[in-house]
Amino acid sequence: MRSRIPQTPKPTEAELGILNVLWQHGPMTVRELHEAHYRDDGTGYTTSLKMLQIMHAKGLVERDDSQRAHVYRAVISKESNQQRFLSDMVQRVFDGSPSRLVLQALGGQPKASQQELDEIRALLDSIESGQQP
Amino acid sequence: MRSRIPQTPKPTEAELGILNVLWQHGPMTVRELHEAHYRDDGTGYTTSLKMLQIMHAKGLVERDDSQRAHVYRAVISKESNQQRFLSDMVQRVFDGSPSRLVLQALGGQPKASQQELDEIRALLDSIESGQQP
DNA sequence: CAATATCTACGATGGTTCTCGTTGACAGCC
DNA sequence: GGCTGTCAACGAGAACCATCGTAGATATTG
Repeated sequence: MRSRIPQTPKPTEAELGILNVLWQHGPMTVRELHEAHYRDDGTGYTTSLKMLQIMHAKGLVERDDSQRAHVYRAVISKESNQQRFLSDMVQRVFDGSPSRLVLQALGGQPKASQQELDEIRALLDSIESGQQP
Repeated sequence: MRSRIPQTPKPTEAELGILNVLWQHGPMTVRELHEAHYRDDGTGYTTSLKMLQIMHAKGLVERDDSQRAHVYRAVISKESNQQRFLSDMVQRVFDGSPSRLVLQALGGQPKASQQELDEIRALLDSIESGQQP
């Protein structure tokens, strides 16, 4: 009867930028995130704060408010987010066919390196031999 | 000296839905598109029209207005649009690494069929042997 | 020709996203 | 104990997206 696990919403463009920093650095205060991410483009501190508050309201980040400067951390993992974006795009852009996405990605301009090709081949092997859970 | 070819903008969600219909059916009038795409969800005819007008202003579609009912067609190909979305996502979600996207896509839940795996393997071969232009 | 239907054009509206300014709370320091 | 600076909270507003209502032009039909 596992019907409706209310997934976290799909992050918007700006939210994704913030999540990327959180995933790389781990939990951060607003100040830290602002310095790391928004420093150069002239965006104000309160924008960083507001974004994190919005993301908190959406359930995209959790926060520890035991200190004066609250500490935020990403709720979802980078990998699960990648999966989320992938399946969305497969539906909307690739007619629901994951293999078409893969083929198109491999055929694209930034040609893959030999090592990457080997990695992909190895994964194909493990899928084919049923090792993939 | 080919510096700035002012690319067509990235289609929005609704625009993408329309493009998918245009790619499948070929050039259509507003009425035809509306019947094919918006029929069921109760969206009004003028919404279809307005969307196509917006897309025309953006350069996403061309139109033949020699008849009273203008005929619209997609400017970009489905494949180039897929490439566009892929490279955007690689940048924003996969740290600029296409192979990470491929690996994540292959490891995802909707497991690929044997035929698809073979297809992918064949493409890997052709890339490796330098046959890919 | 007159009535009706269909089309394009255009403006208005509501929702979401992103940005910022202002306010009040709270800490550290002299 | 009163400044000074940093913080969270909140609301406002600009930009974009999607939707629709209305108006005016044009074709069709009786």
